[in-house]
Amino acid sequence: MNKRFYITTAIDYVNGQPHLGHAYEKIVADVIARSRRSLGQDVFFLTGLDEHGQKVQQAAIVGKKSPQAYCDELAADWKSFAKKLELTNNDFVRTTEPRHKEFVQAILARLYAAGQFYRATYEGFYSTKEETFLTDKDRLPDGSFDPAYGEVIKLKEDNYWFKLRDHQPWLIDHLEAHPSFVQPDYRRNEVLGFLKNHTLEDLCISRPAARLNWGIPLPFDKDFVTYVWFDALVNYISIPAAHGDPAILSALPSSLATRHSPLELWPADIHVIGKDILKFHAVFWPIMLKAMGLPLPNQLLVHGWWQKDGAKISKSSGNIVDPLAVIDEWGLDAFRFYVLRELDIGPDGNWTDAGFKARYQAELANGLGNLVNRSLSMLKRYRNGVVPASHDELAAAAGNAAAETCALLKQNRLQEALHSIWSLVTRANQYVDQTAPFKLAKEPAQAKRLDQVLYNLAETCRVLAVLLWPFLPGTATKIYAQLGLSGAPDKLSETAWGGLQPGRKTGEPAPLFPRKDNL
RNA sequence: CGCGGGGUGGAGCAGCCCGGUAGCUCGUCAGGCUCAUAACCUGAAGGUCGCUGGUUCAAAUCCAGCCCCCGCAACCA
Repeated sequence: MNKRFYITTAIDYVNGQPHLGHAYEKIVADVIARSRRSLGQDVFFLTGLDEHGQKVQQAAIVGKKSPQAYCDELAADWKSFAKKLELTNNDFVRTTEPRHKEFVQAILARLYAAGQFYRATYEGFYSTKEETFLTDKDRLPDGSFDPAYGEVIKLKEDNYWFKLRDHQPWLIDHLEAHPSFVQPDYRRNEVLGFLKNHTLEDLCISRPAARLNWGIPLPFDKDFVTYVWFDALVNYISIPAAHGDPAILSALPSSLATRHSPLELWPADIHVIGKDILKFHAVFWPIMLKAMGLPLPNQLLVHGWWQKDGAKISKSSGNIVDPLAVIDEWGLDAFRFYVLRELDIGPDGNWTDAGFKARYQAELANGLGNLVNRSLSMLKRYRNGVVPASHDELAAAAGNAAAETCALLKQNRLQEALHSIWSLVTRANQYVDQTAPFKLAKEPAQAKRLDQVLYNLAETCRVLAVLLWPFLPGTATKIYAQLGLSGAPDKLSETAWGGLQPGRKTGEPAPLFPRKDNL
């Protein structure tokens, strides 16, 4: 039994419908998951939903539903969204599931027994309208609180706290000793800067059940429920535990059921997260894990945010991108391609409809699509679609592109991998021009040369399909079908030159990305 | 002095960590080709790399200071 490559996304808060940012993060994780599988690794890809908390409770009341019913409805939407994106997640966690809740309680009980939590009274200004404590930072310049907070009262409340302070030194050491723990580097520097310049405050992990009851009750004090940290973050290990992961079950008490064929998952290889939740994952989460006696994840891969037309994406101003609408109009692969090609993992990006169309037209339709179409059309026209004898004129170019793409995929450098793949597209288009098979076809004496050229083009298309699979699974499969190959091009080892068997009959060529000139 | 990101040919970006002919896509112009989705290929024009100073034989790249833009509070990744 081998440890799997374990990759997660952040779990999304079920408070509304999925948008571009959610889609982006899931696609990034999916491409990495598919890449690793294609490279031959066993992968476990987890995504899911965070369903507890005040906003869900309130929304349910407004909708006159039980919180669980409210969550169930939205969860159905989010699951169908994952399907729409053709995510290859192996499981889908919902924090309201018994398998998660039971695990959270087991952890809380264990840590409480180990003296990691203490109860203390907190007194401060509280907005009943927003149901949150306010600090001096929330004050307006004149010292008052914004009217948006409504009535602000002084409130005294007991809660449970998790001790963070003692952990600061080793966490700094860990970050310094493991440069790849937080990527990109500038995000790691941000965390280090924060840790070195601030003293960590202990973390409030509970809410009184009287104020918030839509949560997981503390096993040692039924008057409280857990607050976000020990609920949402724990999904990363509760699900492995549910799959019988020995690394977790050996460190934590396991009255939990064990599976017959347990999976080895923890520690996670990559947590894909947005820059907004970096602190929670780079500071709170490692400390929580350490307290539980579990190893830390290998890497936090931190992506940026999307803007649209240079401005913040905002529902209230209507400046939004609806992923479902884009996918319905342009196809899933065009959507996946644009977000990965346009934006590297890390910086903020800018969605523009014009940019989307430009990339669709130039890179997908005119570049990749046209190459495949012209190559297979000539093979059909001149050789009746029968693959000629093998030849290796483009083998080196394809081999280089494949080697480079594989190396980049192993480093999660998805945007650069696409660059590398497209360099082969460009090379093949140049090749058509240089060898001019359409001229060779007019000269019977050149029949053998024409065979060679046609083989090189068809075989390059096949290699491209394999390279593209993690990014554009639908397109890659279509290329395979047009080549007359069945199955999915989902093994990067098959980029080896010469995979296309001479004598085989190809399928029907058809445009992969129809041009849309009227748009 | 809060934190962070950014300012590179008309547009959008890469390069900056590890100094040494400024690269990519789109757009423009001029050729070529006709297999293909009016697609493809070749070439050209166009940049004092935000400003100032410093280090250096050499700076977009390192250092210091300054200017400008955008996030960090809210529906949100």
